[in-house]
Amino acid sequence: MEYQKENDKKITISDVADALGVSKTTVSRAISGKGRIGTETRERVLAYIKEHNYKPNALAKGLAQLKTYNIGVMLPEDYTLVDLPFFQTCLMGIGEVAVSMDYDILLTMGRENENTQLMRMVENHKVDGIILMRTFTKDESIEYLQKVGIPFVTVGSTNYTDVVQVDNDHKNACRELISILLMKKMRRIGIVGGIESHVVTQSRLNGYLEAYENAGLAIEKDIIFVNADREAMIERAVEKMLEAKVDCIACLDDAVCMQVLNKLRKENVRVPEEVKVASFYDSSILDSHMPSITSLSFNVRELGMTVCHTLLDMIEGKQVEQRTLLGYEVILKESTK
Amino acid sequence: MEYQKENDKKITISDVADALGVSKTTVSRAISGKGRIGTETRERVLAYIKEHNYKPNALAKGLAQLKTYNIGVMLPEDYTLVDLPFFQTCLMGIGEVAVSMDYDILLTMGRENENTQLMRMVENHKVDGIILMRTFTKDESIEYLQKVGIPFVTVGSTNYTDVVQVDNDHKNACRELISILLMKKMRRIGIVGGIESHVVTQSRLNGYLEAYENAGLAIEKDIIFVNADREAMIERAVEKMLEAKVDCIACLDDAVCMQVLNKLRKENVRVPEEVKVASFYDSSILDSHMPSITSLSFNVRELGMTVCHTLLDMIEGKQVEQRTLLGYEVILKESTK
DNA sequence: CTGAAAGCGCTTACAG
DNA sequence: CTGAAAGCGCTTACAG
Repeated sequence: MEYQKENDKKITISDVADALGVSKTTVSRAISGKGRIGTETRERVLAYIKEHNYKPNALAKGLAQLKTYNIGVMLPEDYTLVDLPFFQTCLMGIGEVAVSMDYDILLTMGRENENTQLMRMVENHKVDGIILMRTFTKDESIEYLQKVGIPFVTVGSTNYTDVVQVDNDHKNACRELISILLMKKMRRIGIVGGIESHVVTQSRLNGYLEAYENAGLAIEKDIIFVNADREAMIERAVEKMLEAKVDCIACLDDAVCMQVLNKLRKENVRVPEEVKVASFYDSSILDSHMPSITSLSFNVRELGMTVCHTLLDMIEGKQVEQRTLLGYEVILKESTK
Repeated sequence: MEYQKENDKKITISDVADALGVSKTTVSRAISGKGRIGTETRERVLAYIKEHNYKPNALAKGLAQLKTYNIGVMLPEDYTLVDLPFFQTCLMGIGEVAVSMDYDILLTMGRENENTQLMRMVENHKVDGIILMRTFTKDESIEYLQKVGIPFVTVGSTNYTDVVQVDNDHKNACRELISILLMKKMRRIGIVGGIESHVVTQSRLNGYLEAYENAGLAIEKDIIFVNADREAMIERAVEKMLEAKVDCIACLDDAVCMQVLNKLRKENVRVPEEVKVASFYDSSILDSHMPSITSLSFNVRELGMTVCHTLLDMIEGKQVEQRTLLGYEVILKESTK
């Protein structure tokens, strides 16, 4: 099959100017709203372009202003099923505000510290700024972007200095959840999951520690199992916590939580009668679980929107907060009753 | 925090030309490989731009050629957890070939038949072509794109005429799987799942029917349960199939299969001892199931790559197949032993 | 309030 | 084989 291009020659700013007997300058000003222009003239132009459905060529506009009106989004390629919905939802938030400001999203993918595509996008001048959907303790994307000096924002926290970042307030969320559990007379709350080198794990642990400190209770190190990410390790951790007779098992994320719940079922330990369970993150994979699981809830779409707003502000030279922390909700359900 | 732009003035084609004492034309020709140019001259230019890391401004290049070097990808916004990995993997395939041809992906999202974003992207001249990741029986995106006459390709089949499409060969895949099961002496194979109005459902059913026809066996309509997409409906279907004592339950996709397996477990029906199970689609959600599930396997990354190749060929005015069907694998596992 | 002209960084007939 | 010049479709000082 041969592709046939339709023959409606694209209408340009010159066409509009000619048709109206004004200059291109005037048309341009009517559209952009910049520069002085008579009200009547502007309205004539606006009416005409609306009627004839004229749309400026973004490329030409970009070239004249040395801007692309694109923002690059760097998406992880080595995803796991669990955090895919997070990225998708966040992306929707980003897209929503991008479009509202007449920007588009240029998508690029890459594995951990593999940023050839990112470099290509930047070097070809295809974007005005970048959003990193994920960061690492040692992060070559961040280092590269800092070096070339292009505006960028990270989703999630990072320890690199001078990086603009937007994150959920994991520390305070965890502190509050644990505090509530402590108030409900649970005294011995075990912790399992998370990679120690992830910034978010540190935040969550800090929240846990603070809650104990505020309550004037001592920490028991032997019921804290960080770096348990494989199934076997999680099962071992659960066994030890059961031996130690913890009141509650708090899971660093919901993938871990799922495995904890499976293990408990295997062992015929009833939730919440024999042990309570809570998760520091909620997602659809826990949605339909019986009993329902107490967890922290974050507005991921809002996170995406905030990230994008921040980036666009930077691109337009406005001042932005170096670090923005978003809210959270503690959702109490059956599993801690 | 105030953003500081680094002061390394971008190097342009004029800078290169001046530095080498040649014309911009020559530099352009050295890079593009178009037009006559002396070997020695070309190599001098190439060496210089490599050393100074010069990269042409894609915007300017695009404007001069009236091209954007972007392709638009329309991603569903109303996703389900199950098909998210499909889109992600397909996107990776698309991205891989796009980058290799120096194109970028402009991402746009939309719900069923909501294509304001798509229109915006096209009207702003931000893309050279479009990939639709999903199609509908009545598809306004397709109708719009046909009207404006921009090159586009759909992932999956459609009944619209003159639409370039790439799909997995669902019909023959299903035919082969069912034929194999029939050869294994299963005679009564029940069917459950799928939305009748989806093109893919029709293809799968046709494969099933053909297999029976080839085997010279009669179809039993009362063990075919299409349009069972809610949990309750699937459970009812399973109950009826068990009553009818089918040899095997074939699931139209793996989300349905998951629910069928749950139901069977609830009813204490053992797989494969009491009833066999197979799925017409594989994905990670079935991966860890015990027993392992017989299913059809498709190379989704290859699908994405093919789609993108096809679109780029169209953009460059080459002839392309109107319909491309990709291969499949039948993966026999425990559940049909 | 409006316009002529230069410019953004490339490509590409055309001429030599 | 190489280059001067026009052009892609916009924006924006500058002048009036």
